[in-house]
Amino acid sequence: MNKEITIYDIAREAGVSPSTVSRVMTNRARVSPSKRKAVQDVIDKYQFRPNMMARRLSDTRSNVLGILVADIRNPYYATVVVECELAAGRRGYSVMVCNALGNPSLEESNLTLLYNHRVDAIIQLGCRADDAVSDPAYVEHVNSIANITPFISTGKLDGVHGYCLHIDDASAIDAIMEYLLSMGHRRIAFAGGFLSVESTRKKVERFIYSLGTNQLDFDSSLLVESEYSVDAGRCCAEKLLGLPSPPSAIVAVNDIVALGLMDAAMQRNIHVPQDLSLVGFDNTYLAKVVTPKLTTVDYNYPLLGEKLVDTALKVLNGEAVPEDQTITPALIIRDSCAFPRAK
Amino acid sequence: MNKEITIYDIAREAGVSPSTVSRVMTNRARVSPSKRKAVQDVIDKYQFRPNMMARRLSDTRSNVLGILVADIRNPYYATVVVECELAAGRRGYSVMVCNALGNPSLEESNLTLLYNHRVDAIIQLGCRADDAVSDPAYVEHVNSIANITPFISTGKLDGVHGYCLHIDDASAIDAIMEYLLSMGHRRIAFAGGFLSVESTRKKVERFIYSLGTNQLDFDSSLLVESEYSVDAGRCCAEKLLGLPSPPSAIVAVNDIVALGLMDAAMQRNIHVPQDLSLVGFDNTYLAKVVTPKLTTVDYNYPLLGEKLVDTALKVLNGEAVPEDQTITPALIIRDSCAFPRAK
DNA sequence: ATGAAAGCGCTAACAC
DNA sequence: GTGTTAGCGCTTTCAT
Repeated sequence: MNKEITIYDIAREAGVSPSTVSRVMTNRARVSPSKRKAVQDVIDKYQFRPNMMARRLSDTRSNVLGILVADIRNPYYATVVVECELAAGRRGYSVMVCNALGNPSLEESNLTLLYNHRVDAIIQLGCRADDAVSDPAYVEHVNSIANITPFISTGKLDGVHGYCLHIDDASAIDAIMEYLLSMGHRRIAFAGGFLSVESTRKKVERFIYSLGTNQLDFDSSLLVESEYSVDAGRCCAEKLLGLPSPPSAIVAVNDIVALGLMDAAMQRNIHVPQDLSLVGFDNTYLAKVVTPKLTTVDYNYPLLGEKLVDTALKVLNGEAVPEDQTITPALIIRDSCAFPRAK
Repeated sequence: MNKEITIYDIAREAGVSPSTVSRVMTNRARVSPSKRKAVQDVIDKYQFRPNMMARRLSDTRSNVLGILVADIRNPYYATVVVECELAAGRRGYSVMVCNALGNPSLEESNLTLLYNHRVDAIIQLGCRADDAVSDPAYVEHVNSIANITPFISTGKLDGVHGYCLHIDDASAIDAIMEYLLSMGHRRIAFAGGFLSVESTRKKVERFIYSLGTNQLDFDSSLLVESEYSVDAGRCCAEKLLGLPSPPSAIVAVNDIVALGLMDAAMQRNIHVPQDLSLVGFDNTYLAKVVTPKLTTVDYNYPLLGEKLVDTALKVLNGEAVPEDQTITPALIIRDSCAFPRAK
């Protein structure tokens, strides 16, 4: 391994002072064309690349955004992260991504890690930021960091001195219900997810409310909690489709669960959408993997990433930003819903 | 936003010198119990967390591994990245992940970025590291970095002064072919991927070779190139299943393409595995999303991540590591293959 | 416009 | 053991 070249090496060879080299690098001050060229030539010659560590140390900005994500293997999060990375890149920022992987201690240590690296802001996607009832110890930890580093999340996380991008899942539920009801569905189930997760609870609450506003019965057997996996979706299907009076439509907490439902239905020779209508959430690529293609809820990921990053950077720069903002999702109608069979 | 606390603040309040604080932080030298406690108390009081930037600057190690990945949204890469992150975490390292997203200039700039951040080593997964014929300009770029920072990749990338973890896809193809042939398949197709991608080319070459060693005809219409997407898989199915004499088994370049094949087959009322056997690659969670569950090739991701990180760290520490290592995949037999129908 | 010099926050070699 | 001191590589006043 070779020794690294520094600004001093460049300065010496170009016959200027280190500050001049710095000026050329940062482009933050005027330098005479001749010197600029001399310096640039040496930089090019050695392909010199300044040491970010040193740069950060002196200017106290890292130009790195930290992202703490529940699990990057989940296509939903993968998409959001990529959009954030893209949005960050457009503004000269890069990202450092850490996974929580459902492990609270990993989540804590990764949060600390991001802080230690002095990322300019932290974006948290899912994990405990999405717990329906926030863990006070975690909140305190976040707060101790959010006091110094801008903290943005999509979940609530009450008591945290941070910024939140709410996803208006309630309106998505409304759109789904309107769509399903307009087709004539009357027995509609909600499948998957845990009520301890805020985003899920919001969906379910709105779902129940919507049942009420539409004068439908509330049958608690049509509400089934589960993990967020394909297999969990299959389990939900077992329960729901085995009912004496099974639903004609199921709203799944996300696309993954919806896929499990669809697969299990097919195994029972129940056809989607003729015999059963299905709606997912997240509009991941999975929605287009299957036939029929899944009707699902889209969050406009590029915009979400943009807003997340934009908010982070605005807070960082001391610009005024509302503490709470809302993203409005849209129902993407594909092929997984149809009029219910006449009984 | 509050001002950050430094080691000096801690030292002053604890009544010791900054070095003593440093010593208790790093735990790299003996400190008297009394002072240690005094210092620790102040650290705890303020939840002091040392600035990594400064730390890196002085010890010239960043404890960060850079990962340049083709696209984190691809479940294969997501899995590898998570395993790397886990393996890194076990050794006190964290990771900084950048996506190339099929964009050569993004790939270059992200490579530079990782270097600029002085990550301790760079792991490249896919992207141009996997081009069958390496771009000389890119190679030169990588080399200028690999001279200073250990560079590990899973693809070849000829002319690069780095380390490589080869995945022995040839042996996987052998296993697949043996399995399929033992069931009695004689018309076997290979679907998806581009020959310009090294890993794909290796699979295809071995596939053809295997045809030869088993005295089967080589029918070029049974070889179809495509993207690596589900839709591409569907297109492959169109071509293959529309043939006058369609194959009884198809080996897909990865699980995603296999899913497209399966879906398209089902649409044509061709049953998998009764009418058509299917094999994928990567053993992503997608393999278990569908029914029948996909027979596919697994890479032992925990081991892969471990080896990648282990190699990176060994190179970093000047330990001897072979420049080329090989990972042996395993065929995971599930439900997507069966004996061919008698004609 | 340019150079000298003082940090940024930490670690480590060196004294004591 | 513990404090003092000198960097790590860069940016940024402050002079000139």
